[in-house]
Amino acid sequence: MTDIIEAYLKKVLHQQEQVEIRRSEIAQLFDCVPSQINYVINTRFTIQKGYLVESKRGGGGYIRIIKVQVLDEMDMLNTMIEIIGESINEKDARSVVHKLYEDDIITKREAKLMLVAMDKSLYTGERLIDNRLRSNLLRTMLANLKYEEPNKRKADNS
Amino acid sequence: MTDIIEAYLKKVLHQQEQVEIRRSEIAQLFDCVPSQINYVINTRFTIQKGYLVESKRGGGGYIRIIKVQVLDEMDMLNTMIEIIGESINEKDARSVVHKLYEDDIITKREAKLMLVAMDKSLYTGERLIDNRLRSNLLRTMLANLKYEEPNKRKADNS
DNA sequence: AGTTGTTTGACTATTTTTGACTAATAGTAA
DNA sequence: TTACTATTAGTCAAAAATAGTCAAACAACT
Repeated sequence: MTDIIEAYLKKVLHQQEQVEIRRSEIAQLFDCVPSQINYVINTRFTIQKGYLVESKRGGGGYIRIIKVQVLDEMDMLNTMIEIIGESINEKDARSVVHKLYEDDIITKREAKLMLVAMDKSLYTGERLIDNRLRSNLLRTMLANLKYEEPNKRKADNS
Repeated sequence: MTDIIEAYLKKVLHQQEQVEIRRSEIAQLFDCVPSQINYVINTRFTIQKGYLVESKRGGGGYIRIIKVQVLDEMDMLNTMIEIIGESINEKDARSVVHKLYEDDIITKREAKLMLVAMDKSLYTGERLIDNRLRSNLLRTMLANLKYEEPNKRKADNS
């Protein structure tokens, strides 16, 4: 079942760079429970596999799957993410950001933004907790630089 | 429905700087209850998204939506810093970042980085504390953007 | 038997829609 | 002025319409 739904969605994504579905409709179409759709998405349309997923609940709710393009900088960023690990102090975090700037992976402004977020004054004061939070934040930031969404029109109210 | 009414109003606002409606008329036009209009306005035309709303009850009553005008980037950043204030929740913070992106003050990558830092999972879980930390971080980030041009990489001397 | 991946459904969370009730303003009559 | 009425808009909470989570049951392989 999972494979069938996956194939269906990928077929659509082969022609379009994004699909928008109503969870209950797809579940009905394939005669399965709605949460099966979540399973398919969680196992087959991860960011590692090059997909971004957005959704909204409530009236007019939807699930949108977007195919993204993985960038050249991915290897470097993955390496950095590994280096960061589960925990990192402010000084090491600053080094990581500087390194990325030196290697032309990020712009000066991006570096500044990241450095602001690495600053210890932002955190709780508990060193161990802070180092974990900082690592989390920095790694998530880097992960977000690994891919790029297809051209989306801005200032478009549709 | 909400999306449709939002799109309608934005379409008008695309051509004019402000729009004035009679609540009951719009409700009739879209065949919905009048309070739906309030919902649209409260969720889609907030100050964080760059709109001001004025209204008057009674005979000749109206609702007026005004697109906030700012002069330049510096002005916009300062305005946003003011709007953020001492405390801001995740949703409003997202609106601010989105607005800056839409108005070409920040790049998509910068927006992504900022959004990561606005995510509530990063914080302590204490709403009041988190909103203060978030405001601090976001305002500091914006303040830093006032003095650096975007898209400058290290080896880029342009 | 143990491990891994899938299916299911009860429960939760979020967003929108609806309508009853409230508040404000303008007009008019006293 | 004051009081009353008509005409707007605002608020709030319940109901409806979605999607998400999680763990138990099931299945398919070692």
